[in-house]
Amino acid sequence: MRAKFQSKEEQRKFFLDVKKATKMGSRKLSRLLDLKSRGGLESYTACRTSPELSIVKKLEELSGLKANYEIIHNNKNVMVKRKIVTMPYEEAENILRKRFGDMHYSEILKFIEQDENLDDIANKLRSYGYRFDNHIIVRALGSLKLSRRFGLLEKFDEMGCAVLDGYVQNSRGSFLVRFSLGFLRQKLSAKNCKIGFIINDDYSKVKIFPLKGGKKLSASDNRLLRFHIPTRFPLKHNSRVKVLLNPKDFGYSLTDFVQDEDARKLAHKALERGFVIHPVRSTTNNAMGDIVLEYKDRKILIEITRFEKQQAANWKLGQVLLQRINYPSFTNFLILNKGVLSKSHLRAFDRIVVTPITVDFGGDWENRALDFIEKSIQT
DNA sequence: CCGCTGAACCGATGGCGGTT
DNA sequence: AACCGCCATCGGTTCAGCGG
Repeated sequence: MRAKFQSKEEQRKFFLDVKKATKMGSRKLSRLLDLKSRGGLESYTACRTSPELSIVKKLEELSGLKANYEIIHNNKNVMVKRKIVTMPYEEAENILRKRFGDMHYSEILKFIEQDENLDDIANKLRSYGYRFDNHIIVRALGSLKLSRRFGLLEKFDEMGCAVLDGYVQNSRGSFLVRFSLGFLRQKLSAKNCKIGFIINDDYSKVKIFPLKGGKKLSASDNRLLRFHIPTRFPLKHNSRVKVLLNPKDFGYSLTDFVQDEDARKLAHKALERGFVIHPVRSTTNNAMGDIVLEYKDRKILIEITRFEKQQAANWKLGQVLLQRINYPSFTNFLILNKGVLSKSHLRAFDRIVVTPITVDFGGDWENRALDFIEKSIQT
C-alpha cells in the first residue's frame, strides 16, 4: 500500500519536516525504520515515487507530525505511473543549456544527430567534468532525440509532396502506419532509410522526411513500407491517414512515383510543357486513372490503354465511368489505339463526358496526346 | 546532490497469413 | 498490387530503488 499525497510539494515538505523535527537525516531514519538503505527515503523526498504507507506511518509516530494523504490499496505507485512520458522539448532544452552551456548544448545536438546512445552521451559529458543526475539528464537527452523524430521542430509543409494512402493499426503499444509504394520499397530498404515524421493539426496527414538518426522506414512484406508512430499521437486503430512525402527529399521526382509506365512517359513530357502532376498518386485502388495532371486550374484525369480488341473498350468504359463518378470535377481523357472504339462506344464516352484520344503508341505519341488535351481544354 | 543498475515497458523490426 | 489483420522477438529508454 502506498500513501498518495495531495501534491508532490506536500510530499516533499512532509519528508523535509520529519527530518527537521527528528533532527535526523535519511541515513539515521532508515536505520531506525530498519530499511535496507536510505535510497527509498531519498526517492520519496525527491518525489520520484510515492511512499510506502507503513513508512509514512512510522515517520508520523517518530516525528509527531501528521501527514495529509490518501491510502492507495494494491497500487504499487500512484505518483509516478509506469508509463514512459517524454519530457517536453522546451524543458529539455532549458535544462541542458542551463547545465552544460550553449557550446556543449550544440555538441549534444550533434551527438543526437549522429544517433549516439543516450548513455554514451551522458558519459561523454561526465568525461568533461560535469556531474549530474542521470535521471533528469538522460530524460532530457531522450526528449531531444524524440522531438527531432516527431517533427516537433519542423513546420508542416506539404509543398511538392506526393500523397499516398496510409493505414493505421495498433501494434503493441504503438501505431503502425503502412503505405504502398512498390518500386521504392526495395530502394529505400536497401539504403536503410531513416525517417522522421510530422503530423498536421487535425491528424489526418503524416509527412515523412529522411532524418539521420531517425527511425527506420521498414518493409512490412514484399510491397508495403511502414513506420511507427507512438501512441501519444491521437491516431485511431484501423483508420487511414494520408502519408505525404516530398520525392525530392528522397532523391526522386513526382514522375518517378507514377505507377503506370505509359503514364510515366506521358508525365515526363507533360512536365516539360508546364503541366503539373497531381500530388495524390493514382493507384488501382483509388480509381484515379493512370495519372492526374494539373493544368490551368484544371485537373485532368487520364487513363491509358494499349488494348486493341473491342471487348477491352467495354470494360474501359466501366472503368472511366467509375472515375467520372468518383471525381466529377476532373476532366477525363482516355488514350487508346485507333479502331478500338465502335460508334456506340463513342456515344457512350460522349455521354459520360470522357474524351477519347487515339494514338499509335509510336513516335512521339505523348506530345500528340498532350497537344490534343491542351487544345480541347482551351475551347 | 549525484551515479549506477536491474527490470519494466515499449518501440522497432522481422515476419506470417488472408482478402479484394 | 493494394489492402488488412496479427504475432514474436529484440534491444533501447525510462523507472524505481539503492547507495556514494
